[in-house]
Amino acid sequence: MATRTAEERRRAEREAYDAYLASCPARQVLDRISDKWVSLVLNALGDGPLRYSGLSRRIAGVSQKMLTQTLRNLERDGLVSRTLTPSVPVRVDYALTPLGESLLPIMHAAKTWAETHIQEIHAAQSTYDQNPPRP
Amino acid sequence: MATRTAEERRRAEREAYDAYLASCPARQVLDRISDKWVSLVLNALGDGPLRYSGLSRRIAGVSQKMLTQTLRNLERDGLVSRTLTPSVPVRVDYALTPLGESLLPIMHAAKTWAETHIQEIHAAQSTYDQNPPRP
DNA sequence: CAGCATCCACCCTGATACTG
DNA sequence: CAGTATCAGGGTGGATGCTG
Repeated sequence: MATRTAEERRRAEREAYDAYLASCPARQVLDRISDKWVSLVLNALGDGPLRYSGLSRRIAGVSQKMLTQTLRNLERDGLVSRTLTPSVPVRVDYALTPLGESLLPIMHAAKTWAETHIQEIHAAQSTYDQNPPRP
Repeated sequence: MATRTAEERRRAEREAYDAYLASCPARQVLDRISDKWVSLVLNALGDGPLRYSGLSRRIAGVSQKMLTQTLRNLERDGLVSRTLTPSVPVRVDYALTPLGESLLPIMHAAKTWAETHIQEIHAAQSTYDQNPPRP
């Protein structure tokens, strides 16, 4: 039995960690806002409500599938509201909820840090690349 | 020729957007810190320098491949320093650079927001799931 | 101790076609 | 207009085996 101990302990560690990670609020939120389209949609809606087609135009590079998927998730998370107007043709408006708006400052802080320090990062990368630690 | 216009305009839009996204500092930084292991490594090093084995133990669930890869990227970005002591056996210490430390407040802000609002998100999810908009 | 190289399974993404 | 359904490809991460 002892032969499996090491292997199983590893598994146990992994599982425990996975559980820890899965339940970590910071991770959950980071995973969400780091999504390529999520950040773009939140930013777009930060300027005010938009219709589906409006978002599609505003973000341009997004496929319908991804836009819809992103909006569904954001709606599910309570960050975005979806308002359907049963006219002909139908009209759907998306807007940030208060919860969604409360996330904007974080995104903005990240943006600010990025703009402040991105040059240092690029410089570090250049140095690193020109002086490869492993020849 | 006109038949290809729409399709090509789409491509152009996508490419332009890809370029925009790729050059967007906020995106670059978000992509990095949102990495599963990056955030854990930065957090671990936030308490002080650690050796490779120390990190491995501290983070537990990480594979060597991912830990090494993560550390290389962080080193390349100038967020983490790598100090090799040529003893027998070799010893390698990792620590946050000033640049790396300047990132901690952002992570902390995200963490704080997460802890403050995660319940609202969970609540919204429950509501959404129990009342499926699309039957 | 601190890695590197390889292979593989999975998920995410995007393209495409169709609908109320 | 605002989606849904389906399928194929690529990138990501993990397990494994080997080195200075």
